[in-house]
Amino acid sequence: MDPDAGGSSSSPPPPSATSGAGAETKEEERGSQQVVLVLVGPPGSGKSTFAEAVVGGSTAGRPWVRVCQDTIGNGKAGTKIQCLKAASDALKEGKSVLIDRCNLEREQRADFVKLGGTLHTDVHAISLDLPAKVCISRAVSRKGHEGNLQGGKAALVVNRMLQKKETPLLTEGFSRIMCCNDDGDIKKAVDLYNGLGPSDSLPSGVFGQKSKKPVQVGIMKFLKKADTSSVETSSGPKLALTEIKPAQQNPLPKQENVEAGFACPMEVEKGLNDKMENEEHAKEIDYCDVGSRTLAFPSISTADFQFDLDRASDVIVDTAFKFLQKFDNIRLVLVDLSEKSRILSLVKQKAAKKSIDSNRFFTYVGDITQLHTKGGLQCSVIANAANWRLKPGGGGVNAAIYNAAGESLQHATKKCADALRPGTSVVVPLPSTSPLHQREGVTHVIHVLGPNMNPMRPDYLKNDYTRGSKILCEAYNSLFESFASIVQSYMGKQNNESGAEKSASGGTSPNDTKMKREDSHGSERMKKHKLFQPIMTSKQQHECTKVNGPKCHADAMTSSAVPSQTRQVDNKRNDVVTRKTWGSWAQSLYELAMNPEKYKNSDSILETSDEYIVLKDLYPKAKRHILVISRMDGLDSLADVKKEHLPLLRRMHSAGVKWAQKFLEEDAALEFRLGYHSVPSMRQLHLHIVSQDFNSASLKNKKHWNSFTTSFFRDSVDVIEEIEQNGSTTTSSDEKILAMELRCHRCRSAHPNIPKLKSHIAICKSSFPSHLLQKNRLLSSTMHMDRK
DNA sequence: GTTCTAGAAC
DNA sequence: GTTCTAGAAC
Repeated sequence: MDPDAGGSSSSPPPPSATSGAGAETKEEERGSQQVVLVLVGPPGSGKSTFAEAVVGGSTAGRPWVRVCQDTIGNGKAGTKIQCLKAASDALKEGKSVLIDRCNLEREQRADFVKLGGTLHTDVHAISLDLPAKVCISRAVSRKGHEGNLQGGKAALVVNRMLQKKETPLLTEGFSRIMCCNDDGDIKKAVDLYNGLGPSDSLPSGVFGQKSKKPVQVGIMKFLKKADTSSVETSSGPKLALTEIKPAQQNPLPKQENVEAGFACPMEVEKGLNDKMENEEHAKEIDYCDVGSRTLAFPSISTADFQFDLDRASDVIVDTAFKFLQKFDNIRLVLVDLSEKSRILSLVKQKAAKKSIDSNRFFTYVGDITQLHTKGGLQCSVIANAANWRLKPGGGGVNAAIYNAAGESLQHATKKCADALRPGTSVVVPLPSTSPLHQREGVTHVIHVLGPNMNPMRPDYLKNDYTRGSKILCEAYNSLFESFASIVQSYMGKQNNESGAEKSASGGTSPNDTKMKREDSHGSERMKKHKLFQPIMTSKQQHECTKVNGPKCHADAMTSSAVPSQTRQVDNKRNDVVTRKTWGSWAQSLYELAMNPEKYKNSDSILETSDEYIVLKDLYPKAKRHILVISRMDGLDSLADVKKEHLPLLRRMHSAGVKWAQKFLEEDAALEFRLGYHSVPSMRQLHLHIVSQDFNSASLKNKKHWNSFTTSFFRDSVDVIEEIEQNGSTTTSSDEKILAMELRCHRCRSAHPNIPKLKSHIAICKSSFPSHLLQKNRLLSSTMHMDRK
């Protein structure tokens, strides 16, 4: 990606620069070589002169039709409807159309952009940004103007119109915007369009814009469903995924009051009444919220890594579809710089087939580093198609993002990770000092590394698309999961704040997040596991025989041990038999629970009762890590727990809380979680009480980490609630959870290995994901103090 | 659960 | 050469 092409060029390249590509795509994108050219300018800005020069001076054979509202009614002023019809007719005849009317406000030009979109035609804007005094001077002094706007009246009209001018944006649906600031610019633009042959196309982007000051734009368009009621000319399947088109947008609330009685001579304006303003204002409250729930991402691996576009689009649509099903209130925007982007068109088609909600997933043509200032899109989180070293450079999106974000992104990235493996991502909170943060409102950059099909780049997959697609799928899943974590964290804060307010006013407790997600792996995964129980492999059978044989460990000393090792657990759903075997090494907790008196002198035992034993974990995975071990024989793990065990579980939980509080008194900086391993390694039901620093030499591998930070770890409060409701718990035995990538339990950033992860968690100060902040899943000193 | 260690990754 | 992971043994 050339970041410059998205916006700052002052002199556009000649049409020949892309004419070859235009011809190449002609057949597959029928009609795309046609153009709807919308002029934007007040009276006196030179629209008519421009239009006549283009329509009458075409040297390259492109057929043009000028649609001029001032003359469309048999030489007299007509209506917008007439203009739309004339434009539509001309486009259907294969001609390009030049819309010669003021079009200063978005609403005025929206239908023309929509028309172009409906007929799959590029829509360009020429913004005639000449100084107001020049326009006024010309308008006042001209004679015989087609719209009969001249003299003193013209000065008044031009002045008022300019006050309400809204600069055209790419998000309105324009693929290309040229701003002409003087007659020289106008001449260049005329020459450009005169030289445009029938099959030529022009590069997308904004050209010649002088003002760097962002135009006030609204996000309301983003919240409102597409208006499909007008221009019903589309045939074929309903387009479910669309680029943002102005037809989807609403007029922006004006900063200045609109004079309701004012009417432009060329077009009757619609004033905004109070009701509309209030509605828009109410939606504006959601403005920040929408931005913080929107992820803008480039296509991964399809540029420099040369991944097949068709396969990539399948992966994008599939992963996005599944992700959006899992989460409410999240939006994904696939961004590409080029209007001719094949990946965008493929994704659009495929998403349409899947009927993905276009308000929640759409494509956008523009520069991912200028979404707000150039496109009016607020996206707090953007993804970067990173390289494995997480370093700047290399061109494309990576270079553009590092350039736009400044050095602070490098520093922030280095704090999070040193490298990425294909198929993973890492979340980097963007410092508020970064220009990208300040200018565009980007708070996080998620670096993603996809599979590589380029022999000149690392980790070349040699066209192995089975592996490549899998890795690309992992990459997008990782990206989306990372994004969800950020949103969760954000929404958790929101909920907590609103909850705190409610509590203060004696109201109800904080609401749960709107998100469907239960934890970092999602509810869907858990549901699947409800229906799947492992059946013993021959190897396990062998192990079982070994354990049960005469030479088995002395731990299996009680007769009850034997049936428990091959216990058959009824599964109410499908009657699949579940068996769990315990190796000799896994029996130590069981032995302790059955014979605590043998260990009464051990320093590790903190407390003993008839029901449970509190033990310091022999290999603590954090500063504080203890176990509350049930003493009930036959209760090996969560899979054995039934309703009748609820009192025991509640007392074990209370014991755990009591000890956590004791530790919090000693060290207020700690936080604790209480929970069970979904499928424990050690026999005998035991509750972990583990501080969330995870600062321990005994935490050595991925399995250790994931067993405490993924859905493998079942919070005690959830276990109790589930048993209260269902009479049993759902336990997952999916080893894939334990083999998943390493993610920070706070900010959910991914890390390549345990040492890097440990370095990160030692400094990560992010708040915990919101679900942990609910239902007392996380015990902290502040809660502890509250309870006193 | 840990320890050991081959070999992959760096 | 060193670091790190993952599988086997216990």
